[in-house]
Amino acid sequence: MPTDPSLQFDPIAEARRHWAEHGWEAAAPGMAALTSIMRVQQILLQRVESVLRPLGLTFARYELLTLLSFSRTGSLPLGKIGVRLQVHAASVTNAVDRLEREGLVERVPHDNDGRVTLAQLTDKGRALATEATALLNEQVFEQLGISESDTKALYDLLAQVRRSAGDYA
Amino acid sequence: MPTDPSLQFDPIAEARRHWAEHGWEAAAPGMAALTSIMRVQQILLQRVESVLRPLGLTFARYELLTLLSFSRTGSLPLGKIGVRLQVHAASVTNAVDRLEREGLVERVPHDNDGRVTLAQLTDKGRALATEATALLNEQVFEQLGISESDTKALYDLLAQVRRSAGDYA
DNA sequence: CCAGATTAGTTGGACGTCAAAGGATTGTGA
DNA sequence: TCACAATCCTTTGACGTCCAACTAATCTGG
Repeated sequence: MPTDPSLQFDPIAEARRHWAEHGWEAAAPGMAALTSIMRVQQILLQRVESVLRPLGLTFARYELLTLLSFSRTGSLPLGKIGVRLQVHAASVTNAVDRLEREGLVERVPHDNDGRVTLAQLTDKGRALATEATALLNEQVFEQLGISESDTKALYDLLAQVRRSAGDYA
Repeated sequence: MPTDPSLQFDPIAEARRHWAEHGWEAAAPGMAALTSIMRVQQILLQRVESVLRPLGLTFARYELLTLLSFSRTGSLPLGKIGVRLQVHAASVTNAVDRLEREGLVERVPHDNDGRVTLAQLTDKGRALATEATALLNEQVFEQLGISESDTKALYDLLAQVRRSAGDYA
């Protein structure tokens, strides 16, 4: 999956070299790791979205659809969706708006609590989520470009970062 | 650096469990690693931007400023900035617009090539870049939440992903 | 029992990113 | 030399994210 071949060297290694030259050795590894995460996130997001684009989905909307498909009733309060996906409530409103326009989700009022709105997966939404997952599994998740053991090691290291950031209890 | 304590479990581990239940074992590690990268990117970006916000900077603009500060003349063609930062040319135009409005950078025409515009760091821009780096070093880069050896291991794994994606030659 | 606090969701604004299209300048091949 | 191609940058539009402010509904304590 080669992207742009314009770069004849690693810009992050270059930055780390600059950090060392300025006497910032203590910060250099963290700077390089953080910058790498930003870049890899960008690479993987683009790969995911190129797969989802033909389906009319984005990664954010795919995640929401998938989350609903894993819930018992195929519906969740918008607030809970935000907590689970760890995005701002306004982002949930935005995503549900678009999914609703496409007929993939419906907004349903909560029975007992008038403040709550549920996002309810439609049949069309469920079918699309299934299709999207199949494509992502074979074209992205199984093709990260590193071995399975490295993939697991990467996951573990990232879990440590999330853990230390208080990402979950 | 605890964020929102609302989550009593790890949503990514939960998703991986769902993948296994559906018989998608081959894709589960990749899915979990990719989702972790998305989440950690979000965590770290927020941490960086909370440090830069008081300075009136965003990470994108900080990166541009820093790149210029490491160049010999304190100036680079906009196109080269995009290649080095690995972002779209339109993003560079946007960032330079804002930096120019703040007096941190100036647009200068190229001597020999009428198509090229250079972004030239101002004294104010250079001073701000220095200040921002000092803050980021001590408040973010030296505090990723994992050990230095783990930080380096993380960097190496991410470099493999970048490499296999054809990120540089 | 009702005023004040809390919670849920929406809206509007600021930013960043990319894609696509367009204008200007430079390079090139017949 | 000159029309066509390539390069550089900008503009516009679609998305996603966050923050801050606002409305509506529910809860709570005196």
